[in-house]
Amino acid sequence: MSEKRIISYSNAPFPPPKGIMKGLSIDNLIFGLEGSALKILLIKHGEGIAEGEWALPGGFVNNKEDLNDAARRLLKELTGIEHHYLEQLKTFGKVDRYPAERVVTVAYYALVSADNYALIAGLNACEAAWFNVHDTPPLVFDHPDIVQYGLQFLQHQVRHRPIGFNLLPEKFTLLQLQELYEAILDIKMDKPNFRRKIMKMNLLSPCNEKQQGVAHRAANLYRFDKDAYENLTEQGFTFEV
Amino acid sequence: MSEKRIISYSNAPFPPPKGIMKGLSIDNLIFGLEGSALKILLIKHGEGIAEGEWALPGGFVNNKEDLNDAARRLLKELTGIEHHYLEQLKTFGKVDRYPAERVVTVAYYALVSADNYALIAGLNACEAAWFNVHDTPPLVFDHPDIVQYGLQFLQHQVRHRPIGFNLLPEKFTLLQLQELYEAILDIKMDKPNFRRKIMKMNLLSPCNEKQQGVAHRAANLYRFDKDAYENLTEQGFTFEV
DNA sequence: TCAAAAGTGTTTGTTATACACCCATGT
DNA sequence: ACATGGGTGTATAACAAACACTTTTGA
Repeated sequence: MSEKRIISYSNAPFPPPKGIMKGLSIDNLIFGLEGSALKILLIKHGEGIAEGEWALPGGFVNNKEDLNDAARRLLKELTGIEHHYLEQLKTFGKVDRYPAERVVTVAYYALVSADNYALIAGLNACEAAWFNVHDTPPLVFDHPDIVQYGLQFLQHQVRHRPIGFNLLPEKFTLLQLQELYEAILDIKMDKPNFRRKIMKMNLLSPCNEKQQGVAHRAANLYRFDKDAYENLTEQGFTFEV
Repeated sequence: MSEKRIISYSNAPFPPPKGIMKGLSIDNLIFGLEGSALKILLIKHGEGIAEGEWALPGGFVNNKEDLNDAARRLLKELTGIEHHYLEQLKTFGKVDRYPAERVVTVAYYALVSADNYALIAGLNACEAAWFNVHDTPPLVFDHPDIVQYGLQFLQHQVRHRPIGFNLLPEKFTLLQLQELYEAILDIKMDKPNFRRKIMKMNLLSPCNEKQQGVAHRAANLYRFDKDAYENLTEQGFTFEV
């Protein structure tokens, strides 16, 4: 309990104790997929100035801790999710974005395969849950801005870099991939052309396995071939969907 | 002189006085074009812990000042350049990036038409000058990382958004534009094809003027039509070079 | 008249789009 | 048998790349 008070940000004493950076926080925007619906991960504060309210999982940075490490640590402590790499999204620095005192926040984002993780609310979070990205409860501070910015960023990124694969299970079908793009970009795509475009990139390796228990012809399963992508990238290939 | 001491970061007292955020700074990466060479703007510290060394123009943030405003203010105070919009690049947060104490820095960038500005070294800067982006003097702290990241970011951005025009004078020729792309991307391009690609976008409006005083056929001058770009963008157009 | 850059035309191969079609499987 | 999605083929149009060519101008 006393450790909670030190690390979580919704109830950090002002000024924070030695060892914690003042005026700088981190917030994580975690995208996941449930079925073919795009979700984000939120926590409900169990105590502190934002008690009872939903927020992005975030908090303060230790004095001797790299920003990237802090993002990873906070995500794990608050939700139980251990993700090796969070990418920086943007820093939000309006004067009055945080009540009580000036706090600038660095937003990070990641895409995870939602079903791979059991959520475990930790620290000052009394609940952690996935919400449809277009249908969240009211959020604290400027977190709605962060979500909106992050969604636009994701929509742009997903067309230019093969990040979408992180949202799917390791083995997936081409239709799952297509539905992922349709969910993120909110558009319809042509099935034959989508298949061809993806396959021509040589980024998927066949698992030589088929779907199980579906009421139609079983689709081939593929996995994303990261090595192939890195090789191609070195040769000047750029991913485009 | 006493005001210099308060605002500049190379010699800010530790801890900084009330009214200045602790542990958070801003650094600006300003690209410019001289002839067809890509340059960046550096200042030489005249005092403080980095005295005599070259650095990106940056400093600390006031407590009641938005991050974006701080970036603009610092650029003007240190170099005399007044630029209305700086875009956020990335936040650099390694533990030991700054000597003496923990400071996280938010890097901003902008592209300016170099000849439009007279440089005036201000605050703790005793000199401000343009340097070829591939041939800078040694830089303080992690500023080389920021420059490298920024250059890669620019090379990517310039292909997907019409930001390159900011580096040129208001009226420019198609060859100037092509040389700009060649300088930033470090490649050669085909003149006829480049012309056609650009003209087909309908983003340039002719000035109905020609170059003056050149020892060859005078080229038409164009200006970038921002309104046209915004209209097209709304209709789903995406800039690609 | 020559150099230097402006600017046009044409050929060729590649890629995107639309959509018709057949295949496999569980109910 | 039929619904459902898996998966293939193909015609057309748009586009990119390469490069030969003509035009204009000052020195």
